[in-house]
Amino acid sequence: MLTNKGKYGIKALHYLAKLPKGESARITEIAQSENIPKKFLEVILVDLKRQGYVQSKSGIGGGYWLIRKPKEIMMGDVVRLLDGPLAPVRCASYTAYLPCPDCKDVATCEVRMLMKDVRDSISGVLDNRSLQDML
Amino acid sequence: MLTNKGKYGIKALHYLAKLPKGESARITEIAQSENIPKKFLEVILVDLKRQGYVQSKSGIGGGYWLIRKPKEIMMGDVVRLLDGPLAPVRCASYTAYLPCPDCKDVATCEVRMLMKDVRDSISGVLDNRSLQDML
DNA sequence: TAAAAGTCTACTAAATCCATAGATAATATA
DNA sequence: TATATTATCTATGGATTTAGTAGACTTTTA
Repeated sequence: MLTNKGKYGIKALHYLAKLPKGESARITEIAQSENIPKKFLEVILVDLKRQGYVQSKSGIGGGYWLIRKPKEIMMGDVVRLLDGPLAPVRCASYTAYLPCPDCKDVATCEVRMLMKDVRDSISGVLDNRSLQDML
Repeated sequence: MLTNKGKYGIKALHYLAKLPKGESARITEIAQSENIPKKFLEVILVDLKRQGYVQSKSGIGGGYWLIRKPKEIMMGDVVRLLDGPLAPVRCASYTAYLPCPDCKDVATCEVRMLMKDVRDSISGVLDNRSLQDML
């Protein structure tokens, strides 16, 4: 599932990517334009800042802007950051592996094999799609 | 996400598919073998019965058995049945389309386009994998 | 008729999601 | 330096979904 957090985050990055070079956007501006609850967007932007996707400045003329090239911002990483692992189950995740409590044998679990294929297919899309590709 | 419900359901179907032809399995037997809470499994099997995947009989010698050929039971349908739409967001679902309240234009939404591709890739795996394929 | 098995109704605990309120800090400009 | 503007931090709460459980009831067979 893509949560609202993930969706709003992608929309915000997309908004920032469209700005003329050198410009920044206020939270309020992004929130209004994209129909995102302002306070919720705050939280999301702080996450994106912590992970080095955006930078910000307070005061008049302040706001947020991208500090990575859109070409280098991959959707897979953004979704992982905001929504967690791509895999439908943790036992099928590379970045956040965790076996199921009910599992008899991780190596032969058919559900896990299936979900690993699903994970790979999701990754095939998201880890190969950059913010640039979405403009 | 694959919920426990979905996971348990797949495991139960897999268990039934492995039975010798003509045999049935009791809930308790499946639950113990697969480490599934018995009462939870009850609910799941009733769902699977309602949708025509399994049949059951009470009393001694009773239990559950498959009433479709494993080759004709597709994982995509099982997951949809137990966990809902495959698409990460409803606006990207074919079977359960619903636009986001915050959406300005469904036709041009970049998040939706991305998630449609994700949905298609998930479907590419799950709608082409049968229970037979998992044996 | 009794034991064995599935079925139905109703409920709850826990986790996750989706925010919001309100105080605080940083910055630019007058 | 004062003020307006903007981001940041702490804390909290409601709604929804997930994951189960309890217990009475029904069906079936021996």
